[in-house]
Amino acid sequence: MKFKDYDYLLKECIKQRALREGQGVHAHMIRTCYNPPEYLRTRLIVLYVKCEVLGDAIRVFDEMSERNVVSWTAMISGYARSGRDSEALNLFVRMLRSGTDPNEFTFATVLTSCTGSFGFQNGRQIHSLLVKSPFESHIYVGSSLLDMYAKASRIHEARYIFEGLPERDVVSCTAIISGYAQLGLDEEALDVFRGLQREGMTSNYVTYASILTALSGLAAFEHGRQVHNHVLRSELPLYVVLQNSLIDMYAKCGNLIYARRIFEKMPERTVITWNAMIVGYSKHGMGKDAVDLYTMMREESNIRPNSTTLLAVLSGCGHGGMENTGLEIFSELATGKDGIDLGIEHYGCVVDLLGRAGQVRKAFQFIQRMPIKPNAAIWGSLLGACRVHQDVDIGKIAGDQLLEIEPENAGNYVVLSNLYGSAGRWDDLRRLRELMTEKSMMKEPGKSWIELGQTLHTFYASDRSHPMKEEVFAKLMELSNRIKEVGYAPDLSCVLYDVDEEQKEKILLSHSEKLALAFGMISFSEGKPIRVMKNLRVCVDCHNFVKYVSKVYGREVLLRDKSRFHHIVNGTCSCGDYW
DNA sequence: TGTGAAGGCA
Repeated sequence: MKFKDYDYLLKECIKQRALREGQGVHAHMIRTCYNPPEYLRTRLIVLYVKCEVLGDAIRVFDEMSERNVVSWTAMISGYARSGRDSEALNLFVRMLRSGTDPNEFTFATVLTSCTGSFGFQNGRQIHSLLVKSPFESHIYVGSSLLDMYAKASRIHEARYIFEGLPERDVVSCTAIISGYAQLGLDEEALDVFRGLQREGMTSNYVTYASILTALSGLAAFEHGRQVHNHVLRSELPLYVVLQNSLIDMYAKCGNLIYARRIFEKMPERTVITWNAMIVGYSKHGMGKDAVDLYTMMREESNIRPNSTTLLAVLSGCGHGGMENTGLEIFSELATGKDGIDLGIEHYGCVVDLLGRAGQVRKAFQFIQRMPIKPNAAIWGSLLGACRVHQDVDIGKIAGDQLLEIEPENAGNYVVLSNLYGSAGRWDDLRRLRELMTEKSMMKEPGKSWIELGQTLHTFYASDRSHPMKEEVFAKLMELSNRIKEVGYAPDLSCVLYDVDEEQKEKILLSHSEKLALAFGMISFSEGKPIRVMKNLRVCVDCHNFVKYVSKVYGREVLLRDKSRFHHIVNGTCSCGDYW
């Protein structure tokens, strides 16, 4: 056989990812050629990298006396694909030292290994090399570069690179969409996606997976369903990643039936598939379904639960009032036979579990016995339990610990003041207020939104910018007056500002979730459930307000806040007033 | 050669 024949055969093997055949060609070549040329060795490296047998690639690479840019690049790509980022970077440095100039392929590849805060420093240095090279405006290099900045949370730099690209294609658009989505900048992600569609670009499965992440964040059910339709029409194969994002999207948009339907139809599932579905049930307080699915996963699939699965199922037990089952699952795992390391998050779930069940003292004792030092989340969880179950003594301990660890977190002050307020501890409450004023605390601004057709209507507290503000406020007054007749009383302890009562009631009434609810009451025909989303946890007064409205007006409300879904029907909420 | 899904508590 001639070199040309080997070259042809190896090319075919690479194309078809045919590892066995490629190894056969390799063996034959060793037997018959004394010193195969550089380009054949390079083909072998590419083959082994693509077939994910890194060891073989390294062996061929190490045996080469002279290396061209393609062999260096292929080897860097091998390390990068296996997540061995620092080795990829080291190899890049060796390449520069050897005097071989990187090309656009090398830059696009090596930048993928520059993620995380450590990698970002390297990425910036590589960027400065790029500026001196002719490849800065190459489209593949550009997408890699913007992705690197986005993953380091430098979204403005990422956007700047995106804007500066000489042309855009589906990958560079996807990279910026995914960058926004991962940082929770969901509306910006949606904006770019719409632009991509306007320009008639064809999305691929990664684009869909990325935009679905953003739509999950927005809980934009109509948008999500439309993207699903696009996916179906595009006749893409059933990529697991894409199916997983669809499950997650439907679950986070409050439609577990659709989510489960996709789950059932999947020919192949990963641990992420199971987790997404279990998390869906947990967020809706459907503990039994979460546990059933967890059991099914262990008994009927060959996929092993990981630490996320446990968080999801423990949280499901907590939100679903199944503390005993949760504790059993926890102690089963604490034996370590599943090979899952228990982190502080898991201990946090147990504290939450006990706290929700009203076992505040037991939760406190559990914290004292934990092998890990409790963090703010643990104390916060205990404090939340104390607020609901009116345990001021333990609540004070938890609150003091919390304010010591996180003195800048306004949310902590809110919960503690709720507790003092409802227990009539006015002295403690006043002291807390003074502390807050002293620190001039700012709460993260509350924001609620509601989807009407293809538009998202967003409301901020005391917002008067919405085009329908007059109607919204009028409706709000009507709702408020009507439910007051049947017993609703504004819970003024939800207002932390030191103002008079009338002012407090005004502030309460202009909370963003109430505005969104009023807008929904105007916009949706009777009998249609109203879905409201909020960026923070729903406040006690708003929760109560919605319950009254649901009863008096016979409206079903689905309220998704930062932590879970509240399904409110006829005056009762699926959270059992504990969230 | 570039873009990729899940996660407790607050």
